[in-house]
Amino acid sequence: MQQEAVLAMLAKEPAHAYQLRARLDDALGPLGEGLNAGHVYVTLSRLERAGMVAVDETGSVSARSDAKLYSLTPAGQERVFHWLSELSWPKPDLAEFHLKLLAAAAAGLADPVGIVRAQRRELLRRLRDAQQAAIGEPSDSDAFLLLEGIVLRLQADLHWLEACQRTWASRRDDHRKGSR
Amino acid sequence: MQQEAVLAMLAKEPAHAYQLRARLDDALGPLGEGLNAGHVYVTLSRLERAGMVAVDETGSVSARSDAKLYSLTPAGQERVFHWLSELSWPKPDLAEFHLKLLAAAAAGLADPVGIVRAQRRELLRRLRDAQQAAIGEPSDSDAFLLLEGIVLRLQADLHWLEACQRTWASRRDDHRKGSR
DNA sequence: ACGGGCATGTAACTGGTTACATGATTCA
DNA sequence: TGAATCATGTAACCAGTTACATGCCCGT
Repeated sequence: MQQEAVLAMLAKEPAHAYQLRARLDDALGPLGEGLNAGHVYVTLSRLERAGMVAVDETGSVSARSDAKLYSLTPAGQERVFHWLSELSWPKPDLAEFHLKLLAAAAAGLADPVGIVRAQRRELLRRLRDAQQAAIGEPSDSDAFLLLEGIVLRLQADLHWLEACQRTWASRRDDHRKGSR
Repeated sequence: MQQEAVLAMLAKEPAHAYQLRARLDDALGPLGEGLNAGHVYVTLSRLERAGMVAVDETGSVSARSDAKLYSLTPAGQERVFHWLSELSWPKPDLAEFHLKLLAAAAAGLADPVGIVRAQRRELLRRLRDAQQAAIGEPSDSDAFLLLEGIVLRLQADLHWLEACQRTWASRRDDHRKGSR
């Protein structure tokens, strides 16, 4: 996915690596915090090897002497175009949490309902933080839009956790009743 | 994450690789469709190298001769326990779609509002499928619970897409008005 | 006995991540 | 000049994924 992101930043016009890095992490804003300095270069070199980008040899005297100007090859444009038109969507990754509950119940290491409640408290905290952060943003900004998405997701997940709690609590009760 | 999953399946009791595979994909049910036959073995061998699991040498005459019985080492138990108690939660991956819209708008390759609408139709379709699938499941089953989570997420994402549509549509209008 | 299926295992590729080396630019 | 900063690049690691090889087991 990050490869597509770098390519997309190149779609408008050729650029140097540090420009791409700058565009990326102000396009991502608050979300792009966990990115390492070097990672753009790694990605670019791999994209070059794959024939998606090419270097317009460093003719410009401006900037530093060894600066490379990257641009999209036709194959790269093709890939960006394809990326823009595809309808993929990250599949909800509820599996991990679900496995956690199953494992806890099966191995008797922890109480599933307790895990659900702890997780619920955590998400409530994050929800508060996100809503708090949204207050400071103009309501038509990118940052606000992203935060809105995060809030909606967190609310949905919280509703799901309530459903989990109900289900697992009733399972526990059934089990107690059955074993008594 | 998958390493934790395999470890978790071992938490209850030692098992052979194929048992783990079986437990895993009926624990994941409909979600665990995209898993390759060999991937459990790769994971197990890496976990062994990392000292998380050990093989209780194949003493049992039952099953096949070369069957290895895997069990958790103390380090492995520790890791499972830690996994159960951590409050991580998959961070919403809205960044990709957001970048898509930005790139489309910046490079003039496609209409952001059009992309949003296409995506919205796609998610509506998936929502219908998920709801359809939920009908056939008993309401206290794992499968139902997972599907409920998926539905809630999709609904939240759809609301977010509506917000995206509003924002980008008004941006487009502003831009037209400004350039006229 | 033979053939297909399946459990098992291995090797290789990819992509993300991080740590580090290098050299240029800037400023005290 | 010398130190600090930063763009740039490289090398290595790790986890996930897939393709494939092997050999056991069972049914015909």
